[in-house]
Amino acid sequence: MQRNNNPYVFLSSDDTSMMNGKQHISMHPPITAGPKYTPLHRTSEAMRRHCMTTPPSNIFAGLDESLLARAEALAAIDVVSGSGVKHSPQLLRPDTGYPGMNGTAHSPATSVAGPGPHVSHPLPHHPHSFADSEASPFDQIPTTSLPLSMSMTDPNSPVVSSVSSMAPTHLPGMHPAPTGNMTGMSPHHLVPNPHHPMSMHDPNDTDPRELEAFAEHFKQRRIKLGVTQADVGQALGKLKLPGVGSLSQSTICRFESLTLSHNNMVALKPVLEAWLGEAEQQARAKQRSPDIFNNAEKKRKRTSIAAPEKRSLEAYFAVQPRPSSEKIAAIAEKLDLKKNVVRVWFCNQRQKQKRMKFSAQQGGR
DNA sequence: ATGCATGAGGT
DNA sequence: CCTCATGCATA
Repeated sequence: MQRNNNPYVFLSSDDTSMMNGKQHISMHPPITAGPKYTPLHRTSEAMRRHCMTTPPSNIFAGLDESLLARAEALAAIDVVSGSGVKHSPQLLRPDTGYPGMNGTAHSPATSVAGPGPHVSHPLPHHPHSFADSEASPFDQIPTTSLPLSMSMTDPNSPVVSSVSSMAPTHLPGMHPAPTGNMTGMSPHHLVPNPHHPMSMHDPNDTDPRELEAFAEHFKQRRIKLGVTQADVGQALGKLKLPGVGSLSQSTICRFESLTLSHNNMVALKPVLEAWLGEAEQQARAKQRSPDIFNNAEKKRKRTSIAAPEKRSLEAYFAVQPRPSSEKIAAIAEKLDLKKNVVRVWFCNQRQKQKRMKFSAQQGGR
């Protein structure tokens, strides 16, 4: 795979176990869904915007042609240089780390944790570091006391079982997929959980190093247990934690590789911690008693942006990460891509830059 | 493991 | 139209 393409991530490659043979989770109520995520307030967006977008004055002023042309030219150079991966040093990541913003900008935080707390209030933003970040609500659920019930080894689950909690019943196996419901679905209707007694720590209080350590530990334990990332995601739905449904293999993978936003990591940690505890317990039980029972529409098409176009987009992005609608239209036309594709590409690119590993925190605070 | 996409919630 | 959390599809 091309992991080379992503400058921000270098994930491990030692896991072999991730291969999942099965990845079919079906729907999930986004756990975040609790009451949808409780977004805290995402207040600082504007601020962030200003900070970052105000570069040297008018570079963009005359953007249009010249800039685009320039960006393309740079992109072309890039090509020449050979490695497909690259980005010209100067081009990409204006500042690498985005000191300015970082992590998380604000947030919603969480959703995940359901029990919790959703939010509470908008914490003031912190002066520094995570610039704007958000406040998030809860922090850790006492994992020890969580009532969970999970079953990782599902003997025969033919298909996914879907999350029961609130999932709109779907059928296993097939997704109806029709009008758009499947992926995004919106099951959100969890109960709005008022306040919670818990202490919510601010995500800003969670040390990235701690998250990293947990993620690593989690991965190791998971592998030892012989559980795939997809299994974990599915098992989460069975843990009936309030507000927590299944998660996809992707998300578990991203958690392990720290490629989620700081807030997202903080939100997911307690949940995965809960699962791990349950899983370990089950494993021990099994050891004791050698068990008896064996354990027993239309598909979405992914658009693929060709390398040359991708290079151009990267070049544009380096110059202006947040192009206006008109600009996006112009770029789309030039590259012969759909406008929406270009728009989404920029959104995703921005998200990438905010991801953890390397970008977010300054090490550790 | 990652690219492109969706959708809720916000501005 | 953005940000975020997530996911399907895919290399």
